[in-house]
Amino acid sequence: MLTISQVSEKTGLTPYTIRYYEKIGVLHEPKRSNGGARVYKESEVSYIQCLNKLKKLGLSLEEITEFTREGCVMDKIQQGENPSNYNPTLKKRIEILEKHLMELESRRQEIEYMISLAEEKLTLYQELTKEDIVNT
Amino acid sequence: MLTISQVSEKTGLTPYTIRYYEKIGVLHEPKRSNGGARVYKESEVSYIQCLNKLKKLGLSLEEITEFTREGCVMDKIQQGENPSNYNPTLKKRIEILEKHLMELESRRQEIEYMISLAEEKLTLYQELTKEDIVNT
DNA sequence: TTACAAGTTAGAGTCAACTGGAAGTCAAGA
DNA sequence: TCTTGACTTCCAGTTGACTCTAACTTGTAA
Repeated sequence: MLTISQVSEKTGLTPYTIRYYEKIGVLHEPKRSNGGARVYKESEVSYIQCLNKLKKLGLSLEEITEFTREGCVMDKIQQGENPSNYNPTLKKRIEILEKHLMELESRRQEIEYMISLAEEKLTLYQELTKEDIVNT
Repeated sequence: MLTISQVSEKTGLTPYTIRYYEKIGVLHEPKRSNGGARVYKESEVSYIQCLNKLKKLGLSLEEITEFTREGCVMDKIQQGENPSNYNPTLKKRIEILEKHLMELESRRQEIEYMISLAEEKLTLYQELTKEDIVNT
């Protein structure tokens, strides 16, 4: 069980930010100690680390919330609950997941393109200035 | 030659945003018509489209400015100017380019990771609910 | 029991990145 | 000439994502 500052240290988010994420619903409310302090499970840490990655990819907190919320049903299924309980919404959830997958794929393609541009530039620089660089 | 609203239409940025980018230095000042209206070349459009891609990848406008500015020397070299004119700064520029390349690579790896997570989820959903979906 | 570190809430402040309004200019067609 | 529409500048307002302050509480060690 971890305090907010331990989670802060492990994830790189400040306690301010962690409380803010809770407030806007990106993180759900954790258990509390008798004194009222937030107490986190290890799983919260990996959740936040995953969240950080999505943030780095340029997703907004709203998109991240949508993306990670899809895990809720998954968690329940993995915990042994009957998937047919969720049947009415499952199809929609799969559609959302597929949308995200396509979105990620297209971002990956854009990254590949940017990498190829940057590599091209780099090679040209290096070839054009090989001697200059050796001399500096 | 294009007006600001034509550029807006082609790039998906509003005229407000285009002027804002000019103001903060992300875009350089375009030529003006006799009446003082901004006039853009086609190349500006592809520049902005490239800029949009970098923005989608989560780079800040400051990072984008830094990234794209590296093209300036390249452009001059390609236009036939002697690269040794730029010699003192070339090494540093290559270092910056390499830094960006590594940054892009690491973002790509994170995306691959997120894609694999999403794919995993999707497969599980579909397997667990194959019949339910057929019946809806 | 007191001092202090680390937590709490509510709410204000900050910063990047737009977004919009006001008031004015300019060119082309009726 | 007048109107219309698209532009101009200047500047204030908004949104998303934090970040901090103030005032207070709790737990622990001296």
